[in-house]
Amino acid sequence: MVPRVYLVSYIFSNVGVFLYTKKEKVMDYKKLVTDALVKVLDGQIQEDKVYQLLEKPKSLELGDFAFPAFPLAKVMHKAPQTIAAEIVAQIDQTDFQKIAAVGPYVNFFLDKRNFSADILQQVIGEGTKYGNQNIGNAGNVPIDMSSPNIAKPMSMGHLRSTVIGNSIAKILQKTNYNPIKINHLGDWGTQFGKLIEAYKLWGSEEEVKADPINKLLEYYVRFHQEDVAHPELDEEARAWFKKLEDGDEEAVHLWKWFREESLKSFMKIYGILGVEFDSYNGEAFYNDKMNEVVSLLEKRHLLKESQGAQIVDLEKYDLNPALIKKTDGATLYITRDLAAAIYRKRTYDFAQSLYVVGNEQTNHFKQLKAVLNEMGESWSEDIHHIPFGLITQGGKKLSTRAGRVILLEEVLDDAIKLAEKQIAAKNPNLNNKEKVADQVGVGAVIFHDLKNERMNNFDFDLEEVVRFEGETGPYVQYSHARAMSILRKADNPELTAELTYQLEDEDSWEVITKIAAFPAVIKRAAEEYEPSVVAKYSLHLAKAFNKYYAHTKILVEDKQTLSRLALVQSVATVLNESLRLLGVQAPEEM
RNA sequence: GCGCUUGUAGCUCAGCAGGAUAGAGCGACCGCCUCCUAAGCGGUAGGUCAUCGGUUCGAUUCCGAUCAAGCGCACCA
Repeated sequence: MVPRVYLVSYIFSNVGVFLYTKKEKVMDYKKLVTDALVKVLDGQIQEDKVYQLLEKPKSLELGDFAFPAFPLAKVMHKAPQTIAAEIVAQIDQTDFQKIAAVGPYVNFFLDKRNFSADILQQVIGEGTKYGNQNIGNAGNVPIDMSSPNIAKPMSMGHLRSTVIGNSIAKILQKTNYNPIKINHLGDWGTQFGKLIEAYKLWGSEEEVKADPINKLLEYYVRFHQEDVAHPELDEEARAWFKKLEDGDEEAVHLWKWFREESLKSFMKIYGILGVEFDSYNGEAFYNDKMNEVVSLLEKRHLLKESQGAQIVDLEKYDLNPALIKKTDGATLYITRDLAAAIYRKRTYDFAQSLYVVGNEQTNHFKQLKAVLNEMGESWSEDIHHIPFGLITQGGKKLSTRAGRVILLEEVLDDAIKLAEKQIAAKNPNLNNKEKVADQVGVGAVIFHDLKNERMNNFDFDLEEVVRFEGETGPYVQYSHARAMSILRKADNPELTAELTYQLEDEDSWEVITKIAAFPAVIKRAAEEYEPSVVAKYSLHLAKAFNKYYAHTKILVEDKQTLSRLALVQSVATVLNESLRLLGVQAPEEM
C-alpha cells in the first residue's frame, strides 16, 4: 500500500490540495471520494470539477464529505434529489463506512478505523514537528514589530504589535521561513526635541532617576498641554531635535540617557511576555543612512520642492506626496523607513519584509512602497504591511499625548494576581504556583489579543482581558493540563508510531478530525499572517477534547486503552504546539 | 469631501474559493462532581446576517448603491 500517512491531514483543507508528492501519488481521502463519484457519473461532469465541488458538511452527523448534486441537475435534466439517490444506488461503497443521499446531497462517511489509525500514527511519529511544512524555502523574513517609543511607557497598543509579530514569526518558522524579529525602536524624531525642551524646563535628574519612564511621560504630556498656549515651545523643540541630529553634546547625552532607561523597562516587559528580538536597530540607527536615500532620490530626479520642503510626488499612485525633508532640513518618518527598507534588503536579502503596525498607518506604507517602486527597487512588492485594529477605551482612541494610556505592565500585573487568586481557589495544592500564575495570567492577556481577527478594533475591558473561563487562553491551557494529567496517571505510556491505534466512536471522531485539520490551519495562518486562525483552532480542539473527556472514560483497561492514550497524547501535542505558536505557555499542571 | 477598515443573537466574535435547520463564548435561567483536574460538561431562552438592488438553480458569503461607526488625509511617529 502506498504511504498515505503524510498527506492524510490535508483532507479537511478547502484550499487547493496537492495530490502528488515529488515522485509518487499519495493517498488522499478527498481524491478517494472523487474517484468513487467519477466512476458512476459517466462523464457528465469533469473530475476536477467534482473534486472542487466536494465540501465539508455543517455537522459531522452528515458525514465527512458532501457532494451537492445541484450543478448536475441542468445537464442531466433531473431533480438534484433524484440524482443524489441514483448516485448512491450505483456507487461502490467498499472504501467507506457509509454513503448516503440526504436530499440533494451525497454524503460520505470515512472509514473511522483506517483514518484514525493514519492520523494518530502520524502525530505520534512526528511529535511537535506535526504540521511543519515547506512554504518558505528558508527565505528570510524581517518582521518589524513592537517598536515602542523611547521615553513613553508601553501601552496595550504595543502589546498588539508585539504579540501579533511574535506569533507570525513562529508560524512562519513552522512553514520554513526564517523570521528576523526587529524592534524598530522609536528612538528618534522631533518628539525628542520636545522631551529635551520639557526636561530642561521642568525636569530634574533626581526625579528622572527615581522613576524614569513615568517622569519622562509626565514631561511629555505637560509639554503638549502647555504648547497650546505657548506655540513658541514647538520652535524650541524643533531646534533641540536639529541639535540632536547635528550631534550637539548635551542633546546627545540626554538622548542616550533617556533611551537607556526606557530600554531597561521595556526589557522587563518583554521578559514577562517571553518575546525576544534579533535586532533593536531603531530609527536612530538609520540616522547616518539617510543622506544616501536623499541622494538616490536626487539621482533619479524624484525630489521636488514644495512649500520649502522636499517631497516625492505620488500623484500617479493616487497618494499624497511623501515628505522626505522638512523646511528646516530635518528628516521624517518615511525618510527613515526608506533607509531601513533598503538596509534590510541589503542585509537580509529578504523573501518578504513585514511591518506589524497599526491599521492607521496604511497610507504610510503605501507611500513607502510607492517611493521604492519609483526608485526602481522591484522588491518593493515583497514589502507587506500587516495592519491591526485599534484598542480604544470608552470608544476613544488612546493617546499618549492626551495622557490617556493603558499601561501594559499594570495589565500584566493584574492578570498575574488574578491568576494567583484563581489557583488559590481551584487548586491550592498545585506545585510551582508562582510560575503557573505567570503562565496563566500572561497567557490570558496574549490569547485575548490574538483570538480575534487582527483587523477588529476592540474596546479595552480589563475583566474581559483577564477572563479565565470560556473562549480564553486558560481554557486551552487547562485542556492541555488535563491531557497531561491523564498521561501521568497512565505512567507516561510508550507510544510509538510502529503501533496501530484505532478508534471508531463518535466522540473521538470529532477530536480526530480536528487533529487532522492542523496542518491546513497552519498553512492558512501563514498565508494570511493571521494568528487568530490558530487561536480559534486551539479553542475548537480543546472543546472537542473536553467533550470527549466528559463522555469517555479513558483510563480503563480494554483493547483500545492504548489507542485512547494515543489520542490524548496527540491532543496534548497539538494544543501545546498551537499555544507555542501564539507565544503562550502550556503548563503541565494548573 | 476623498481613501482605508468594519457592520451577523443583549455583549464579544466565528462562519475558510456561494449551497442542507446561520454557530461559539460571555451574560440570563436550569441540570451534572461516591469516577481520569467542575478553569469542565449538558440543556433552555435569544438572530428581518445594517438597508436596497444585481449576478445565480441557490447569496450572511460575490458585485453595486445607500446608511452607520472607526481610522487616515504633507513639515508627529
